[in-house]
Amino acid sequence: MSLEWRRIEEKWRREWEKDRIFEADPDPKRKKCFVTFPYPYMNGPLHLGHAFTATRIDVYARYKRMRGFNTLFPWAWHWTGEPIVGTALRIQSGDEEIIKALKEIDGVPEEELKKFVDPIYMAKYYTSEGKEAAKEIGFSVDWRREFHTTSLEPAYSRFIEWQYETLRKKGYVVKGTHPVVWCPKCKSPTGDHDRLEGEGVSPEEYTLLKFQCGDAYLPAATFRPETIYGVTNMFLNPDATYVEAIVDDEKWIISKEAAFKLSEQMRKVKILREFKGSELIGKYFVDPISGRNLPILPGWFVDPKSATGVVYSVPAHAPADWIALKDLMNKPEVLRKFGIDLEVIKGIKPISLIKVEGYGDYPAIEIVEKMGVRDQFDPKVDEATSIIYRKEFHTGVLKPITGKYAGKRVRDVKAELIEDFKKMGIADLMYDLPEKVVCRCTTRCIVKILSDQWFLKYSDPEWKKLAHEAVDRAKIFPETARAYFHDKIDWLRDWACARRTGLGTPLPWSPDWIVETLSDSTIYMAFYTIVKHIRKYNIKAEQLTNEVFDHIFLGIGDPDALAKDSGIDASIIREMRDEFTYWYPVDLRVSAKELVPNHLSFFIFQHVALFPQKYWPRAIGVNGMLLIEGKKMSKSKGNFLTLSKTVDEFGADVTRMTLILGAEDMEDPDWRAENAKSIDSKLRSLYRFINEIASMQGEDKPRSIDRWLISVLQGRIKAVSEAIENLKTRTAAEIAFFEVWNDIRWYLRRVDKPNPKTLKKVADVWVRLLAPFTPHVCEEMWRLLKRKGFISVAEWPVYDKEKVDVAAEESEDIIRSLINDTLNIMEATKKTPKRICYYVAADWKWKVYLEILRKALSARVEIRDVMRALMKDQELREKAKKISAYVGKLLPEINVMSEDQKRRRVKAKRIDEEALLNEAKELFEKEFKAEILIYNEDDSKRYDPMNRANLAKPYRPAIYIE
RNA sequence: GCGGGGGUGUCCGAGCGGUCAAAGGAGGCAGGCUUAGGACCUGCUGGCAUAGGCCUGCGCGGGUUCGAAUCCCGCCCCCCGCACCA
Repeated sequence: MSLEWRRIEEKWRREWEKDRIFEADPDPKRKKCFVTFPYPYMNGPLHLGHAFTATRIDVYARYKRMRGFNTLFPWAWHWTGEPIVGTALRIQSGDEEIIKALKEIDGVPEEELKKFVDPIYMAKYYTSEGKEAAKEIGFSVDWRREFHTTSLEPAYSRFIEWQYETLRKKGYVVKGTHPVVWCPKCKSPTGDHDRLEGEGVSPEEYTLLKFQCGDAYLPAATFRPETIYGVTNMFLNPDATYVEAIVDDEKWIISKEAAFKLSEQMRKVKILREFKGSELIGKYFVDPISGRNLPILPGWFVDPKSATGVVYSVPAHAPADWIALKDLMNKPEVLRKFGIDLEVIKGIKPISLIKVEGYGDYPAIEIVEKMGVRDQFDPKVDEATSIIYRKEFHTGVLKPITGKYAGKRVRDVKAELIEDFKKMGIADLMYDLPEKVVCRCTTRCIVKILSDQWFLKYSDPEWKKLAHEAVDRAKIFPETARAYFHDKIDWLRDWACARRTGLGTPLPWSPDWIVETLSDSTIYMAFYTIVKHIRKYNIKAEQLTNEVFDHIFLGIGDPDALAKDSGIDASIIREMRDEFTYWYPVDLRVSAKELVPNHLSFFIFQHVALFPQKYWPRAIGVNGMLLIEGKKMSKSKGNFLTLSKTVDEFGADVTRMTLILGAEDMEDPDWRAENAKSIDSKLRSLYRFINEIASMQGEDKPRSIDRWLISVLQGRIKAVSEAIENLKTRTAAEIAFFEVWNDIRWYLRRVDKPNPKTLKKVADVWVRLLAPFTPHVCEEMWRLLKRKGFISVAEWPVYDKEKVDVAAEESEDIIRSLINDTLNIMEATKKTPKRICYYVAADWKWKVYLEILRKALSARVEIRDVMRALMKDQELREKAKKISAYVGKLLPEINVMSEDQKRRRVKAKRIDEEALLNEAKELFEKEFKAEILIYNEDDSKRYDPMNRANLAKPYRPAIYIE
């Protein structure tokens, strides 16, 4: 099917390569444009998702190149991280599932697959396949700057070392601790992909409120420490195992599970004894706020696996607490078993502390009754809890009983309150998982605090401020993504930037750590500017000292001195510095929206940390995620499309155009084979059509319709250019491909014989407008049009104001709406006309019309004012009566017109409709297969049996059908 | 839950106060070309209407306005991200 495409595409790819038109070197005389694509991770082939993003970048690059920018689009490969190693291990262990996937989906041949037990081999394989695919789809890449990451590319590794040492010097890399979801059996963090249960669950920080009980504390866990003002009792699970333990320096009573968890959270835990919860039931504890003695009661809903297994009770605001109390009241025999007097329970009065709209003093009681919660084991308890919690958190206001917090909203005061409680020594904290998480190995996970971790200190407010500033200064495509960036910058916490396993660059000051994969891919665009020299001059990694990098990227130090130390020629160091300063900053970086919270934000953070403002990113584009036939692309769903297979099937241009027309902004494009087929046939007919135009001979005098076509083409040029500038690639392609074509269609429908010269002019522009999208076939058509050189570097069509002919455009609108109106009448009357008469408006109507339009431009017009002005004209004065009737009808019409429309019509001035319609007479005859008569409404000799002529208005000739 | 993006005609999508029955594409219909066509070209494609009009309509319910797909309020639904992972 795509045989013909392949021939064309291969030919032009070879030509481009031969002439090196995409290799870009600094040229101080030209404006530069530096675009980048986030290097893809090489644990598999490039797929259509990569292609979508990269095609958008390539379109932009090709456009800028045609606009005369010295444009650099480099490419590299990401090898850093664990999955490549992980996959290699799985292959080694004979994992059928992955072997099948690699064979069938990635298309890896058997004999290659065997070698994949070596992760490096695998990365190399996919890299070389990927490069082939990127070339096949026609990305305009300067391949001299290609590289891959990790210590296997020593110069790159050196670059990462420089980056991290510099960041550390600036205080942006710090040592710290970090809570992770942890499998106690595997003794490693349990990421989402390693879980049987609990996807998406992450550590939550609980506040522990410490209640004195004898010589020990009962640390009750809560998300709502403010409710301590309403505490009435404690709940322990009588059947669960608790321990008395020395935690750090205090004696705590907690569940046995909690003791283990705390021991993993950097606490010294020494268990003194174990006992059943029932032992403490009926005993009393002290509320540290009010000093009251309160009872410990049995609560079977208390889960010893959740946090500390100790729960304090706030029946006014916690449905679970209220219902548990109620359960006890209803079961005196249970109380008796624990030796608790029923009067103790009856004596417990809920204490209200939060005022919340829509509820009385005791929201928990209200909701329990409203929802008909049966008892503490009713699943509805959770729902009730969540409703009350949300409501009180967002809208609740604290009551006077809370002292200094009274009158404030819960949400606004929570953090302050926790701080205060910690200072008072009544609060502590622990991490736990809000839901059950189970590791692949079937072990239940806990939260562990890792120590000695290295972090990028993204929490640093000063750093965040710079990052926000960078976002404010950059163009963000689409604009709506700007808020997204700001939000994510605020939200980012410290990022653990080193790992123990996988491929990558060792942390220079602690080489048993490897720089984490997202953290080593933040400023590598700078490396593109010098990798060329490293290759060309065979510079060794060890020659690239920190001082050399400091000079190249930051301008620090003297090249001559550096040359002596590093052994790199001073001239080469200068060359590298020049190349960096020429290309930097990055003019555009684009990725899918999933990378905004991590990669793209890191990209911004690292740039503002390391580089001066003039080297901060200029523009960032964000796009949606590719769907295949309406579904998310995934290997397991069997709808995974690799780039090379798709290009094989449909050809590069078809693939590019289909992708680009799929979506823009943050919408998710949907790849459908049907669409690709349709684009395929359209591109073929485009080619035929251009061929036809190219072979046309002769030249006719330009008519209004020729001026029209050239004029609307100017609008198309402008629209396409603006769209690409704003990365509205779909809009741009849609206009360049379909709208221009439709314009030409109208032209052809409109004329009996097209003017070859007009069509050739249009084709010449049209092909260039399409070149960024479908470059191969456009090169081919460029030749058909007898043009020399590559269209890829031809001059982008210039919007020419001189060629815009508003009158011609408005004239065409008259013709079109006249045809529509005529058809409408034919439809309504079910008449097939033998004769159609058109009557164009009289001179005086035009005078009045334009006068009112002009007035309406500046203000809303009133009949009185208009009439007064019009009556100054002697000629009009004679028709005063007719005019006032006409104006009365006209005014509402004009007041409803858009400013733009009014301006256009004023600019178009008086249109000679009689001449216009006469010129279009053949068209009308052809369309309606009827005799066409055209008159001025004033024409006394007109044929007008129904007396319709007086209905004529400017822009709207009257119609009579026989 | 938090944050971001969305809900438009048969479908995909543009529009974001008047030019809107609503761009463009797909699908459907009709005609042309052709031995034939799922290939290509052209036109039509909400309903009603014997004169260029009217009615319904842009997730649901209210509101602002001379006028709302477009602005405001409330609600429902869908997609994406939420950290040691590329």
